[in-house]
Amino acid sequence: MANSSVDRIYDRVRGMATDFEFKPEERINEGALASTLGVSRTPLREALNRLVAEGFITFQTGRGFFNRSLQPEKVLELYELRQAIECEALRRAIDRASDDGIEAVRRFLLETEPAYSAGASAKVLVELDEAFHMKLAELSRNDELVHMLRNVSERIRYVRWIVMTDRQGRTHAEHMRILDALAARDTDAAVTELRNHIEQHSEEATAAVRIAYSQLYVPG
Amino acid sequence: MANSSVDRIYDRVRGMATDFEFKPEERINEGALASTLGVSRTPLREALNRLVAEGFITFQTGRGFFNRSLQPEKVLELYELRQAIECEALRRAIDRASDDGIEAVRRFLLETEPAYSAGASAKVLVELDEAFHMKLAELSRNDELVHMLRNVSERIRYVRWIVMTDRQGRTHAEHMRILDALAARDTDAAVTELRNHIEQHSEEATAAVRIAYSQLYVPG
DNA sequence: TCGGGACAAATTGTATACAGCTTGTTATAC
DNA sequence: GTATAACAAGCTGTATACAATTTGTCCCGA
Repeated sequence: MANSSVDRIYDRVRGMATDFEFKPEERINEGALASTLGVSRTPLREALNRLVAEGFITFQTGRGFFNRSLQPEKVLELYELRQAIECEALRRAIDRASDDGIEAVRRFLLETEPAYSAGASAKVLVELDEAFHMKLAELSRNDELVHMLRNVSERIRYVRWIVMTDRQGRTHAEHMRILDALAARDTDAAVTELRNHIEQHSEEATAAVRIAYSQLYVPG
Repeated sequence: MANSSVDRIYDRVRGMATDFEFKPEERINEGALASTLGVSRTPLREALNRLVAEGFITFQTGRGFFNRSLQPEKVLELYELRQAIECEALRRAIDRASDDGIEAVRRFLLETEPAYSAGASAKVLVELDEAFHMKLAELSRNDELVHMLRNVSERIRYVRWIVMTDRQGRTHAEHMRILDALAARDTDAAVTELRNHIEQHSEEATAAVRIAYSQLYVPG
């Protein structure tokens, strides 16, 4: 009763687009994908239309659906959007987060610290990284900001996997500094820390895009 | 060749949702709407799925599509999202906008000033207000920010119509101050002005929601 | 008067069919 | 060898049909 075909298909295809199982700008064949997923084209197209509106894929009338591009400029735009959302969420969190809420995030950071120093896989580290940033955003108690951040995070996740390979060490310490400033209710310090944190990622992202391409187009 | 049914339907229904031609949380009858628009349910549902993903309407499996709610908390969330996007765009504009680009926006403000003092209709004033904020955002040269702002603007447009009824005078002067700070490349001043500008709107928005309800549910 | 079933009507969910474009290929002229 | 035209195959766009679910109504019993 809970979820229809469209919902299942939507999740599935969103995952495929996120992971670039379709190559950048690759055309998506509706018929083939529908039979792979074991459904007809009708619910598939409904799911694809949602994904278009969310920026995961694109659409051209008469030509169909295509996976989104992976150009450095586009990735940088998304990092800037991320900065916009996260910094605003942090400002609101400083006014609205309870001390308990902040401490819960601190516990999460402390519990996951071992993974960072033990050199877990990039996929795991991105998962933890994303989780921290989502928890931080949730302290804003603004569902629109949270929803938007989730969208942006997924769209840059592939690049983040590559960026994260280099920077396990720093990430955790920076997260802790942001949280300390939040706990001290110091808006300027917190926002500045967060802004720089994301800025650094975004600078590394351009280089990461090149690597992303080579990974996507290497056989095997 | 350019636009298919889905595109036309999409624009049309988005407009209806924006203007609350469907009441808040009203169920949308697919069959009835399809025949009103002169199409079948298939392309209509594709358009509706896009609108769900963009936050104009909601969807419940097995029950169908509903217009979004118009609760004060939701409206405030959107104003905060708007603040996030516009302030970030302004920061980027300070780095990237050309003097010519800024002057073009100034000309727009000067040309439209008469409408503000002559007491044009709220609809016209909101149009000008939105246009200014979009032009400002475009100076960021970040399509994601621009796209996001367009989405948020439409979702709060109905409330803005009501807010604008009260504040014709102030708006124009505030716009000019923001632009002056941008032209002087003064990040802190510009962002502070813009932040306050939107903050004031958002405070008036809560009251506006009440009026919005009364307008929507009054006969005739 | 208030629930609770049972049935009927309406509505949504998805598959299928086919028309209309687009794309890819082959043949022909230069 | 290149360009162009015509054709064929494949794919997308939309209507329609019907199954499955939900919603509304009526009736009965407490």
